[in-house]
Amino acid sequence: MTEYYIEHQKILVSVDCIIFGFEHNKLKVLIGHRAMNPGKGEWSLYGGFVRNEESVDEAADRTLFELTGLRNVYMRQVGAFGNVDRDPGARVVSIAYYALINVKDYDEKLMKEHGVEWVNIEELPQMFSDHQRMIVRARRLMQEKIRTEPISFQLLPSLFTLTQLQRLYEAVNGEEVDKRNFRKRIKDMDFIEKTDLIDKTGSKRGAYLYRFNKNAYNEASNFKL
Amino acid sequence: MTEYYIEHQKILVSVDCIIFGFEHNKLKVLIGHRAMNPGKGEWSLYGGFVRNEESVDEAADRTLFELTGLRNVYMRQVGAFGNVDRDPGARVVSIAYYALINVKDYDEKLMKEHGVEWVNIEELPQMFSDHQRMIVRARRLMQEKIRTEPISFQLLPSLFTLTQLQRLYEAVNGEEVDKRNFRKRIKDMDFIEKTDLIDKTGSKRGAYLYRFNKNAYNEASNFKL
DNA sequence: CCAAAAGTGTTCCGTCTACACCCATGG
DNA sequence: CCATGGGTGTAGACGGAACACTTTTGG
Repeated sequence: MTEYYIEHQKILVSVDCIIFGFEHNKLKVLIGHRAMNPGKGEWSLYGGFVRNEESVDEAADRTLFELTGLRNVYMRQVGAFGNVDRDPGARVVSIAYYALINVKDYDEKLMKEHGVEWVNIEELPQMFSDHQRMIVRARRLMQEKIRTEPISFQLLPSLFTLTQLQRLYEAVNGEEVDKRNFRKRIKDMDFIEKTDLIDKTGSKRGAYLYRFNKNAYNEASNFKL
Repeated sequence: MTEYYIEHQKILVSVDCIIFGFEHNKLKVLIGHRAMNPGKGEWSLYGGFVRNEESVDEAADRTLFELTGLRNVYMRQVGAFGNVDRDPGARVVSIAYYALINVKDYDEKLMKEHGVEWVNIEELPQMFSDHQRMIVRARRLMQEKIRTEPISFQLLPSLFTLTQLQRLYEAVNGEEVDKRNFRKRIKDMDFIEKTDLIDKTGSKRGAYLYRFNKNAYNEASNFKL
């Protein structure tokens, strides 16, 4: 009884990855130049086509892995982009995903091989097709998420200072926050643990390093920043 | 240079509609029985395939129109569902959308022709494939949206009582709210206008009818419920 | 010794929550 | 006349926002 399906039109389905990173107190996106026509050379997200034997989520994981060599990355779907002429070369429906990585997990060699760069999210260039819209929507979703779920730690090294964490929130939300209020909120969350290690790279005095304890978080879940 | 695309696999892309309605103080979803194998007879969302000459959003509009005869309905994308075996008959990636309609805009005749029914969202039956997950996610998104945007009015007649509006919020969020606090918040929103009409169907005393003034809302946008 | 980042509490104000009684009317 | 839903205000609790000074140390 699969005849029913036969008459319908099949369409190319792709995934596009909005890869967020945090560096020099700025939120960044990893973008490159489109390798193929149409639109060759234009700024573009990294993407790939969905294959028959993989789910869409798996295609996104695979695509991210191709680019970065990283697995088990935090990824969430942004949504489907399906305008008829969004890709001038063919009818392509694309499912966008955003990913959060620690920039230091991604080595520069791979970056250069693929010709991608970290670009400040406040200074996005013109981009191919609807890729800029994808980024804007991804950022909005990420902003909402980061207030109520501990995803910020995906963008930081496993040990981080409170100032780093604060700068990250400021970069994501685009506005400064009060240091004392911020740290007060941190204190209420037992799963953000102070270590006795000290980071001296950011200041002369040095700052305590903290770590996110995932196990302690599970079912403590009183996250709010 | 379209050769690049040729080697990739095309996939059936469908849309599925989660149609919300509000009736007898309950939030409902419009679902029917699947017409085709595999899964014939199972409870199912109403859906359709995306055609080459239409965008995915347009396919959703068209599908909703086929079922209800309604145009310009409030619809938002839920997301793409893309597991390999989500449809046993063929590889199908489906984009889910939720829609909000006033149940009275949908006449029973059409409903019976298509064999669909309003089902209480708290009492969903087992459903075909991942349709239940789609509904759960749609509801969650709708709950978030209804707190900060005036979409509730899409589910009500253009004239409504404050009790109706309150019951709607209670049904959507699954918890009761305080009448006086609720009405206080309404008073702060000038774009919810009291008329001098009275509805006597819900009580002996009668209740004032209100209306949402869309023009007054634009850029007043202090919505919070 | 000084520039630069780290670290630390309190007060105020606005918002949210809890709560109970009278009104109007149809049957 | 009474059962049913409609309509109204206040006080106390809570959470968020504003705000300034001391500490440490590398250069």
